[in-house]
Amino acid sequence: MLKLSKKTEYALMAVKYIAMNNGGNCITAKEISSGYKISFELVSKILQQLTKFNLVQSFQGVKGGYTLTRSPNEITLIEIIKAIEPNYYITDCMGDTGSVNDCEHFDCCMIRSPLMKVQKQIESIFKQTTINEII
Amino acid sequence: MLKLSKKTEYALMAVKYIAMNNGGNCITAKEISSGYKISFELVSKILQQLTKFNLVQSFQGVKGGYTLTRSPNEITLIEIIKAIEPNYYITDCMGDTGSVNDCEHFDCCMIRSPLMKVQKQIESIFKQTTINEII
DNA sequence: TGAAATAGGACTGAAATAGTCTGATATAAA
DNA sequence: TTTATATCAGACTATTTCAGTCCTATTTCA
Repeated sequence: MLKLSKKTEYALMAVKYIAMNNGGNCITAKEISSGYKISFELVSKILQQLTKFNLVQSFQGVKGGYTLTRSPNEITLIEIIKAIEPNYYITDCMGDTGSVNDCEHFDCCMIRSPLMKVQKQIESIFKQTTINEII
Repeated sequence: MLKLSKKTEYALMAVKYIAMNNGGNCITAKEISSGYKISFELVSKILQQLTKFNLVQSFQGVKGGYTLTRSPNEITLIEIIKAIEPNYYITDCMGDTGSVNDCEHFDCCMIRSPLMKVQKQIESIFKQTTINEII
């Protein structure tokens, strides 16, 4: 279906929110949740995931929250996608797990390598787009 | 998930098959089905869809089958995607149905228009890729 | 008339997504 | 030391989408 997941959308919105309210203070999941009307639990999960990928830094406890680890013009779309989307390849056989040999169609259908080229081009777009551009 | 559907993959394979075996004769769904080991019914459906979008021409009855309506270097990836994928936009709010007003997040979250730009870039890749390149 | 082909709608099972629920851990402040 | 407010984390559920199947009708050639 060629669609970014809702989670990725929310991740972008969350990162944007943190970037915009960057007075040095932490931004809480609750703030983002109510600011954008997204389920609190969902936003939390996404922020935790972004933390794991070192895109945001978390602070626990009272007065805790999240800050960006880098400036918005140093964070690219591809990093967020890779952190959130379990699989961002345009076909299954391009993933880490799906090897060439998994293809059951006519000894690997041969549309794979041209599509790989398309994949690379799409990734290059994601690499070029920074968070700055979505603020 | 940012993935092309299996149907689109099969559509590409089918179009490729017809393009390669272009001795002027029709290619039947059965041929493609057994050649690529794809379910016959599925291939049929896909070819019917491609027919509706005038990418292939169908001939009914005995000796029937399919031919391309244009030469492979005149058919682009975007045309096949548009014919098969019900929704090829990277977010929901970009579709024909999903208007700006449908967005429930903070008066249209504002990541929409920068993502629209990304969408256009991706489409431009699909427009540039012809069937010739996948043969 | 029969065989071989496309046309097309209804249906099902499986997989992915979106979202919820519950409990644990950490920390600042009263 | 207690309490309120945060993050952290895993299990769970409902919904949607996708892939594939089934069945029937229609067309065409020999």
